[in-house]
Amino acid sequence: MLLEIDHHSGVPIYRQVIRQIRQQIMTGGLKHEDQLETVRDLAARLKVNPMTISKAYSFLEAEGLVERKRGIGLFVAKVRKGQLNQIRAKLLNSIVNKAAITAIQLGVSEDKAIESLKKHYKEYNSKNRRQK
Amino acid sequence: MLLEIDHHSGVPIYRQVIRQIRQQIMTGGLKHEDQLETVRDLAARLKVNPMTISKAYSFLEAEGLVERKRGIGLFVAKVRKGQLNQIRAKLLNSIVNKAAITAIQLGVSEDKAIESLKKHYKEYNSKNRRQK
DNA sequence: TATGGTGTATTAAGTAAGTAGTACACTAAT
DNA sequence: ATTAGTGTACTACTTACTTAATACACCATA
Repeated sequence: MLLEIDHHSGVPIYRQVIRQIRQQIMTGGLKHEDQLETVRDLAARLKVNPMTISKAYSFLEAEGLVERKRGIGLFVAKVRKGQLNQIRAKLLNSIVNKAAITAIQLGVSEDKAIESLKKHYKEYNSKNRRQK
Repeated sequence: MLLEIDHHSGVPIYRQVIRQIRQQIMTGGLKHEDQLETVRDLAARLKVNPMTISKAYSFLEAEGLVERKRGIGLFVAKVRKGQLNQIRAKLLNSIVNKAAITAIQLGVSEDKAIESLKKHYKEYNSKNRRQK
């Protein structure tokens, strides 16, 4: 599995791991019962402590995205589409809420905020096209 | 000036101060050359250390929103409308960017993201109406 | 030039978060 | 039972952030 860690970004390693694995699950790159890379393997590959990986996996488990089987390994949980959408909505909600509050406090109109959001989507898409 | 601090929110005091004063300036509640409350006064009123307030003011100065006159006091800076919009755009940009990246990584479509943003604006507006 | 009001530099204490080390617990298969 | 593979509990180190204490620097004015 492709996983890129930026040690100099200031973003905690375990959060980078969470985000990237979550994305894989959310977008179908990882599917039910796929086994995740071993704690030790991933730790060795990223050159971090196993506990850092274990911590990331713990959060993913708390979100209901993975299931741990002690002594065996870690697997993508069976998540119904409805649950997946619920998780997605929850995560989306918290970050959009933050953005909305900030925008409102800055005196930014709804239209301007939407415009900004569209701009960022567009930027992402054009970046992606270039990469491919 | 109305300033509310929540000591139990986990949000650092100086950030709460920054955000609220910034909002006042951005939305016209505080205008050019208005004098801000004294470091010591505000500190006493909020029952925090003067340095905490000074720190908040430092950030506002770095944003170009206030000017410090040592020995005299602290005043709202002369900000042209263009500059104000620039500052607003910068702040808005950073938070919306974060939200957009999260949304994209979750596999959320642009339309869905916009819908969510609209919902939050609506929620804020209805809350506000009730308050008044 | 003394004074009282302003903001601030420096230092330190307290806290929380992130990471790592080590030893342990669980499972399957031999 | 033993072994080799898995994840984890506990502990401690480091770092960054937040806040506070103290002493200092600046300015207007009498």
